[in-house]
Amino acid sequence: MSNNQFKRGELYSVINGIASTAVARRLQKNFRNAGLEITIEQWSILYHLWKEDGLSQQELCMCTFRDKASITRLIDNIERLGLVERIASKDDRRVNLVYLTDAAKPLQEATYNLANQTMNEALQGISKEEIEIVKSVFQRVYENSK
Amino acid sequence: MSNNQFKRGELYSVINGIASTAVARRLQKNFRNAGLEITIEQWSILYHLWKEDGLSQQELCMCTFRDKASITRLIDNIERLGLVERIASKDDRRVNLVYLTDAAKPLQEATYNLANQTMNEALQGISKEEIEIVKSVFQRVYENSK
DNA sequence: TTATAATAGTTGCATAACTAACTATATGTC
DNA sequence: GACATATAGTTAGTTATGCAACTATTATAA
Repeated sequence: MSNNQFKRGELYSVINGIASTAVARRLQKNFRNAGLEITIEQWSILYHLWKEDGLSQQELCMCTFRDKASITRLIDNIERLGLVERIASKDDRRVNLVYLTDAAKPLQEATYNLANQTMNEALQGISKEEIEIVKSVFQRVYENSK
Repeated sequence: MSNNQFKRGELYSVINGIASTAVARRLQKNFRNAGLEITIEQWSILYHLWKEDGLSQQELCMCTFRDKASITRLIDNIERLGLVERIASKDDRRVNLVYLTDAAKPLQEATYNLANQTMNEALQGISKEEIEIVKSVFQRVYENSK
């Protein structure tokens, strides 16, 4: 990245996710500075498991908008860190359910706080109405493009 | 990716670039379907060279929001495709200037058309006022986070 | 019930991203 | 002019992404 200007005139930059990438990188940096040795992609998995533990890989595909190969390897890495484990479903032997381990617990509060703080910084000076419009526009852009 | 729902309530999804990613993937698919064998990342380099040929790698870093290692390898790949060439600057021997080759010319119109079409589809049903708000918000998010 | 299709997950291959360490050239200061 | 510093670009190592081909299991339909 670096010393750059976000060109106001260019919708290209917006759609291309320049701002999103900047926020993501900032969050990653904040994790690192706090001594949290996980990537934001790994965190996005943990985030959903903290909301509901024991999701299948397929369900994680859907709630993180990734394909199944990406989830396979993300889970591989998070499992290697000892933060989750795969447990085969009894109902359907094709399915792996992904469960948090005790080692993941201490991460929850710290990462939530950093994520909230990062988001608040990112949204400084932006009104609730503007945020609602952005959400609504991106909802439609997503529906138009998926 | 796949069969998913963009959750209206989650700013997380917006900031995380879910919609941007969907648009990017759609554009990549449209390139592929048209028989254009370049990635959208490679295209983002060509896009800036078509606007101004002979940019340095450093300048390409800035206008595509990537770091220099990423640019080195993107140019490696585009050069391997025969679409650009590096020419050492006479003024500063540290600098490589990147020039389009004749082989890149036929791609310009086709990719512009596909990009415009993809963008128009993505923005269907979204007003100019909304687009302006989104641009303005993302400008501020970027400034807050870079 | 048996053949076919669909689904969950894994693996191989290619591209791309970031960080950090490195080389080579320019600049700036004493 | 000499030494320290900054800049442009490359390379190595790790993570992540997408697509396509594959295995194993389950569901459907003849």
